[in-house]
Formats: sequence, C-alpha cells, structure tokens
Amino acid sequence: MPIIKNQQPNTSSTGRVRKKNQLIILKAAEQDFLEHGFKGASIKGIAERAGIPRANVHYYYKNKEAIYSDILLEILALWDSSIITSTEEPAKVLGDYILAKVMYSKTNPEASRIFAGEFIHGAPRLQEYLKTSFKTWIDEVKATVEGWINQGKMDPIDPLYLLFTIWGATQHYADFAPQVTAAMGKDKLSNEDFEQVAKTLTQIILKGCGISK
Amino acid sequence: MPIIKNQQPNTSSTGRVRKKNQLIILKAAEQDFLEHGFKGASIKGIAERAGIPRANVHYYYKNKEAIYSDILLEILALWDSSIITSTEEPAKVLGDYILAKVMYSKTNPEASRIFAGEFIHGAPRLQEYLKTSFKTWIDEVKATVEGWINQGKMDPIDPLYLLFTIWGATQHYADFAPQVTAAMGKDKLSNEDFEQVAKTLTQIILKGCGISK
DNA sequence: AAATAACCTGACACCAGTGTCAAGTAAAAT
DNA sequence: ATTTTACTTGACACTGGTGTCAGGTTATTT
Repeated sequence: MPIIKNQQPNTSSTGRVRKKNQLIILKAAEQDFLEHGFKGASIKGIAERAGIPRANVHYYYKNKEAIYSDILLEILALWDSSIITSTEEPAKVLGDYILAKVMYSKTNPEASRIFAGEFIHGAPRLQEYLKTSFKTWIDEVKATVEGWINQGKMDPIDPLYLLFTIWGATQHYADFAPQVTAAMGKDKLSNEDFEQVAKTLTQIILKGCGISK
Repeated sequence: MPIIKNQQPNTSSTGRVRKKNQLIILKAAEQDFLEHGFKGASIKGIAERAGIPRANVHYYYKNKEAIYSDILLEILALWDSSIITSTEEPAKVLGDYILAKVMYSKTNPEASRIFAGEFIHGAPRLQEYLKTSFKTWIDEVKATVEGWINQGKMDPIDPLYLLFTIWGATQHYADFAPQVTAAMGKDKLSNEDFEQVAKTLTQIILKGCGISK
C-alpha cells in the first residue's frame, strides 16, 4: 500500500536531515536571487546550484515565494539588530552605528543587495514590516536624536535625513560594489579600506552635524 | 510575389512611425523592467503594457536585451551629464552637484532604480562603461578635489569616499523610496521635501568636509 | 496610380520552468 | 526486526514566454 500522508512534515521534532538540506537550498537560492532577481531566479536553477534534484527542493519548499520569504525574514532580523537608541553621547552612538553599518556592508553584502532589490521593485513583500517594527524603530530613533538637538548636543537636523544619509552612504559599498571597485581601481575592498570608510564617514557626519567628540 | 527583404530597415531615412513606436515600447519596457527586473520582464508583458501585439515589438527589437540596451544607454547619458569639474569654489560646486543629484532622484526615479538594479546584480552590462568614460570622469573629479585639499579649502578627505557619500545619500531617495516614505509617514515626497533634503545634505557635507561658504 | 518599402499581426514550433505524484530508499521509533 | 515516518527522485501534464515567418495593410516614392 502506498503511504499518502507524508507532505511537509513536522517542523519541531527530529528533522536533522531537514535542517541540513534547507540550509543548502537557502544558500543556493540566495546566490540565484542575487544574480537574477526574484522573478529571474528559478527553482530549477536553485536546485542545480544546490546539487539536488528539483523535486527535492519542492519537498522542502512549496514554491519560490516560500524560499524567498525565509531568506527575507533572516535578513530583516539581522538588519534591525544594530541598535541606535542609547543613553550614551551622540558621538559614541552615531560612530558605533556607522561602523556597524559599514561592517554589515562588508560582511553581508548579499543580504544588503537582496534587501535593496526588494525596495527597488517597490517592496511588495515589506509593506507589513514597514508599517510595524520598522516604524516603531524609526520613532524611537527620532525621539533620541531630537533629544540631542534640544540639549544642544548637535545642530538642528531632521533625524530622518540623518538616518537616510547614513544608510545611503554605508549601504552603497555593498549595493554598488562594482561601481565602487571600478572607481578605486581594485578588485575588492580590503579590511583597511572598510575601516577607512567608517572613519571618514564618521568624521564627515559628526562634524557635519556639529557634534563634538 | 511576397516581398522578402523587409527586416529591421533604415535607421536614418524617413522612419516617423518607427520613432513613435520605439518610444512607446521603451516607456512600457522601462516600467516592466522596474517592476520585474531584467530577467523577470518579458516581451509579452512589455507588448501588453504598450498595447500592441508582441510580434510588433519583435519587428522593432530583436529581443529583450536589445530593448534594455537602448534604455541603459539613455540612462548613462543622463547620469554622466551632471558635471563637477569646474573652477568655482568648492562650496558652490558641491552644493550644485548635490542639488542636481537630489533633483535627479526626484525627476528620474525610474532611471535611478534601473541603474541601481544593474549594480546589484553585478553590473554585467556596464563593465565597458566603468572601465572607460566612468573612470575618466572619476579621475577628473579626484584631481579637482585634491586641488581643493592642497589649497587648504577643505579637510583632507579621500575624494572617492566623498563622492560615494554624495551618491549614496542622494540616490537613496529614489532607490529606497518605499522605505523613505514609510519612515516619513507620507505617500510621496513633495517638492519642498526634496529641497529640504538638498539643503540638509549640503549643510552636513560642506560642514563635514570643513568647507566654508 | 503603380510600385516599392515600411509596418503589422496571427499562427506555428519550440523551449524553460512549474508543481504533483507514485514508487521508491533511508532513518527513526517501537 | 519491523513498522512508521522522513526523505528522494524520475516522469508527466501544464503554463508562459520566445522568435520567426508568411501574408496582409498602410505609407512613401516615383
């Protein structure tokens, strides 16, 4: 008798093989999404990259959307984690934040690019996130920076514009990597390059906002 | 007798209809590329958006790649056009450049996003450009900024990092528009918003580089 | 008003990717 | 050791997109 009841089974119990294979698939998928974009990527391509038959991918993931959701969730968790709210002095808080963002571009360029791709195409899958946890986080930061301004610790600059400047300037090194390397005449930025970026950027932004060290 | 010799005809002579239709196709294609990315876009989709039969699109363009090339060329021409080399004072030159870039994000968000998408996916079609006209442009700017530094008109900051900061910070408003609007709690940035962005950014960067007005 | 070149389009053959299923094998539980 | 559950995979039917072509219509030229 053929067994029928065996589709998408337990998530919680044993699942050792499951975990291992999902990781292989996700890593392959990340590359494929990066190279071809969401619509351009194919389960066929992902399966080939992962070195397993396509039907096996379908065993773990219903479709491309499901794989992508898993990847996006992981990225969001990472992205949110650098925290800016704090009781420290602005110079320290912003310096740390800029460094963290630059290092994120260095360490997780794939994540940064997938995230950017999502926005470029209108962020259809991030609407919920933008309305909830993102908005909350933004409001906290806004309050913190406004506090600094009221205490005379920095020039009166719209906190949002400050944030966008930091994001744009730091993510640029991941998202526009081919342009950056072409301009610098290198194949790849070194550790020292990234440290120098963080240092320079911190200098420009702190001084530009009238924050003394 | 059927006429055989009628494929992809004269580019230079009459071609009134040709010009009109190509424009319709390019505009439709731009939207489709924006929404779905290069690989995700389809000639079928472009034709439907343009309101003409698919075979008619094929009459003007051999394939998707050909359409995309046309669009990219136009974008590159536009992108290069803002000039930074000049004999004016740094405050004026950089201020103008930042304003131009912010306004480009406002006026041509589609172009900015397509351009960004290209880099995110590794810029396979821009290698030639990056090695030639882009590199030349970069070298000129580098020389100009280094001149300013040597004359003591600004702090010693790597010209490339300065450029990347400006690019990242300005393009962010086009490329990450959904994130920006979500943070600001608006549907769309107004004219005044963009002017304010340019003003704030100019302030941060000039002051941050130690440039006096 | 012919003739010629430009433009239009339905139809055809083709290819890449999808999702499901049945029949299997490997692993875990009993 | 057997049973149950988890995992694997080739095959199938299907969908959506591609590029070409023949025979048509509309513009332009002469």
